[in-house]
Amino acid sequence: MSVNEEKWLDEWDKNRLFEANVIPGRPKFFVTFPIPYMNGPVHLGHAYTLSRADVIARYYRLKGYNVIFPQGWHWTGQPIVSAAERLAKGDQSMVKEFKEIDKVPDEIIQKFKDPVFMARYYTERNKNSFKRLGASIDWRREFHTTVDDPWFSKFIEWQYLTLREMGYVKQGSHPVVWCPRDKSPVGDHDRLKGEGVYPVEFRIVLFKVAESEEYLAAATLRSETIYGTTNIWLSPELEYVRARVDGKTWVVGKEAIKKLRDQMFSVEELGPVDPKSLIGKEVVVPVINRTVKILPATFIDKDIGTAVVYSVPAHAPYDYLALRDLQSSGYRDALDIKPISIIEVKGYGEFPAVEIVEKMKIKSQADALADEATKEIYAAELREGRMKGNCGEFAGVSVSAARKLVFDKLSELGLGYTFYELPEPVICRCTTRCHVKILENQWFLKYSDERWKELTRECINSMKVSPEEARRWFLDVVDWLQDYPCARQSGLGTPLPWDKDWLVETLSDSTVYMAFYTIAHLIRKVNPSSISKGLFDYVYYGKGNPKEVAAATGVDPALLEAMRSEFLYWYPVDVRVSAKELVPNHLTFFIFHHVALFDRDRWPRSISVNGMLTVEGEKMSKSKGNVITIDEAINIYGADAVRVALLSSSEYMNDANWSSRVAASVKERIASTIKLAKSIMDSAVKREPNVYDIWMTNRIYEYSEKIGRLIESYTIKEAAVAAFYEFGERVREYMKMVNQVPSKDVAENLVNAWAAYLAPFAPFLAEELYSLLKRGPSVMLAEWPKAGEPDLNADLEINLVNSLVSDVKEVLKVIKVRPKAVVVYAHDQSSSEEFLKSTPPDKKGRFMKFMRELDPLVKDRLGSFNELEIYRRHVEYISSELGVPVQVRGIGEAPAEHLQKASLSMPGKPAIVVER
RNA sequence: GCGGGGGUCGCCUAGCCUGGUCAAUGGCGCGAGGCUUAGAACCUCGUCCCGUUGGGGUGCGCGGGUUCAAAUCCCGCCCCCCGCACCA
Repeated sequence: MSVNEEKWLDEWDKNRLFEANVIPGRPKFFVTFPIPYMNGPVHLGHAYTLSRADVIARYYRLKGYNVIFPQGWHWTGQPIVSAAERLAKGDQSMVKEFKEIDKVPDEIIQKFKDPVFMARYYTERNKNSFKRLGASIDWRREFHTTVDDPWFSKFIEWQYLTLREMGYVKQGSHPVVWCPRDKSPVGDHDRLKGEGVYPVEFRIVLFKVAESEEYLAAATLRSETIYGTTNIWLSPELEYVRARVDGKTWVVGKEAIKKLRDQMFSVEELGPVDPKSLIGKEVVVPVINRTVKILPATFIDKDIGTAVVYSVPAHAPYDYLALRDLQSSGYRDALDIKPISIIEVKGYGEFPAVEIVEKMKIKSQADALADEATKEIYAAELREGRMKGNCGEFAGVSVSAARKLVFDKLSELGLGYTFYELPEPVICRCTTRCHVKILENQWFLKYSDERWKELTRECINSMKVSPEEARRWFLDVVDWLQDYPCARQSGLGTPLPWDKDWLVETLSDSTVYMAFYTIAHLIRKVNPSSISKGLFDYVYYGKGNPKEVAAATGVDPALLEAMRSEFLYWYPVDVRVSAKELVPNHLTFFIFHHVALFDRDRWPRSISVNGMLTVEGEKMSKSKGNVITIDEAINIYGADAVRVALLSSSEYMNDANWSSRVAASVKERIASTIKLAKSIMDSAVKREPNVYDIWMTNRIYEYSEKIGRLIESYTIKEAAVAAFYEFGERVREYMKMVNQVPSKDVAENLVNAWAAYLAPFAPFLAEELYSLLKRGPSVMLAEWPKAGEPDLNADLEINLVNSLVSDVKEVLKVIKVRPKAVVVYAHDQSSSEEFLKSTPPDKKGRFMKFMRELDPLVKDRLGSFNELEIYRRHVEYISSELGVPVQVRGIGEAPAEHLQKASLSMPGKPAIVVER
């Protein structure tokens, strides 16, 4: 027995169930899922988060809300263009990837040389996947980003013009990891080596060569250490050059020239310098004006800094090692040099670098351990170091503060410059070594703006964030977020309206598009070229005179009003559902832009964050070849099974896992659920409700409340388990209790409730169940079953009976004999009361202990019911559960041979005698 | 390094905020039985150890502590995962 999902998809379409229209006075609920990037087929990771969003959308529909769940597609950015370019160049690995992983037909792949074609192809295909998964989306409001959707582009223009007016956009420069061959920034994923390596601020310090107008330009991370300078290092084996920089003549390593140029230094190269001609000469240490000698060292790397290093042997292991090497070789100029201690740090004596070199037994400057020693000393001194008394005005200042203060001083003297460097080598995919370039005239969003941050924090603090831990994460992100470059010069996108060379980049054109959804289907009626900023100002802000706006734009005034009322009705977003990877970027930007552009009553109401998805316990990736597309999974298991397998896998920000075994078992359970529901309907009889029927009705109340509460708190996994597994268990228990003959009323209520509970999670299965009732075309038009006041007497009875059954089972398990019969001795009401009034001393201890663990429902009512009668009423069910004939007797009815056991009976805990 | 999340009975997962009702939730797997010509599926029961009467022992990363009582609270330690920006 399986579900014909296609049929239900058609049915939903036909009834236009998910089209969201303004209904004044009716409460609305706005659900969103981030627009996915269209460079490939959507996979199970998308399915997981999308399903969570759909659960919320479907649930609120059943709760009577007017739900809007729109969806768009992301085309903005570089990757689609890059893939198209690689394809155009005939890259066969690319062809293979499209063919084998994405399963794109050959004739289509040929057309992928056009990036827009590629995006369009995936958009169509992925839309179909979302539909098949059962996402309850209003497709009339669909859009995609970039100028290919000019209406959307106009919206982005409005957004950025507005942000700029507000002063949230500015122009500036920024260091990036740069490939000199490709002439472009090199992101993490474009690197052969050096993932996670980013520009670090170095300082260049100029040391004037004595009796000359030249300066040696040394690069350092630790400007505060100039106080401890004992000499300068140059490598006799490297090439150096002389260059005119900022009005002075610098000597630097040859490799440094292009780096300086890319960092906006004006550099005029004057010619090579033989380092040997400099070694032995003296230079002046700035600030302290001491002269020190230039000495040779071999540890210098031509690709780091300027290949000029100033030496602080007291605090830098390499410097100490190079000095020791020279001294032990008897190098004359080095013999008199002694380390100068300038930093005091806990755990170390006067010369931390000397200490650690000796402790780690580092042999020479060529020893690999020197790196480790360096890191340790740097970290310890930065964290806890203080400048000593010999550091002039900085004596007593912490190292971390002194670092900046000393640099400021150098800078004032014209002897200090900022210079960016990569702390580790980065190699571009094209095999070229990268360095740092400062990109000029970039456009930034001023996320560093403290007022903006404060508004954003206010929004985060006032919205619902699930799980709670995510809120702290958001607040941390807001704290460290700096200005963010919001435009790029390549890829797809929308040009900045005032500077058409720049395209608004992906994370920046996807922040408030939810407001566009509200009007997306209406604005298509307007000629995009006539859309002005004024139109959006009116729709979103009510700014201006509608007649004038309409006339200026050539828009039908009624249409303009319709857009305005759509926005007013639907906004704000009630929930945004996303995986946690978007917390530090997209989701935070989403909040930033909302607080900038909209009033408080239009700020997002909630965010639900979930973990990532692994496949069979492994991270999903193309290189591992374990990416499963939504279509592939649906083809094997069906949409419901895919949804439930994903949804029931994990909660909070824990990663969810896709397991094909789980999916297969869910698929089977779906089939058995239909079978069970059918047999319930078929075998139901009209009758006055018995205690089992009442118990089942209580369960319906219980699960209506429980599942609803869980979904409303976005605890979707627990809700899914309750709806899909637990409630089914309760139904099975009920069917056992009524010996497979349910009451007709209960059967209908139960199937109706079950269909509703399942509708958010397994919508197709839910339709199958609901159709058994013949009440209407779709469960989505039904109501969430109301939770009523449960009849606790029924629960009390069933709980007592079940606990008796499990006690007897335990006894039978222990004694390991096949019993002929079981006799139960129970208290009636008066003997219970008697027992509670004056508990026999010999039983008191046992009774107190037992009471502590007792079901509170039973405990609270102990003595107020006739237990004996209850067991008697259910003797048939008890017998059949145990598979043994059972007799229930009062405590006074025990024959002599049972007396001893029977006397153990306590209220709530009858005595059990096994006859063999 | 900074920030976030986490380590639970074969595996995955719940519980932890608000200590006792927790040998601890649910699923998977496994075992037994039913059904079946057989198998798959399905249904029932079982699944830490000991126990011939509903009990006891051990136990929730490691080590301490608080408490009548700790998976849950406090302190220290170890380990794993994720993010750290010009990129979707």
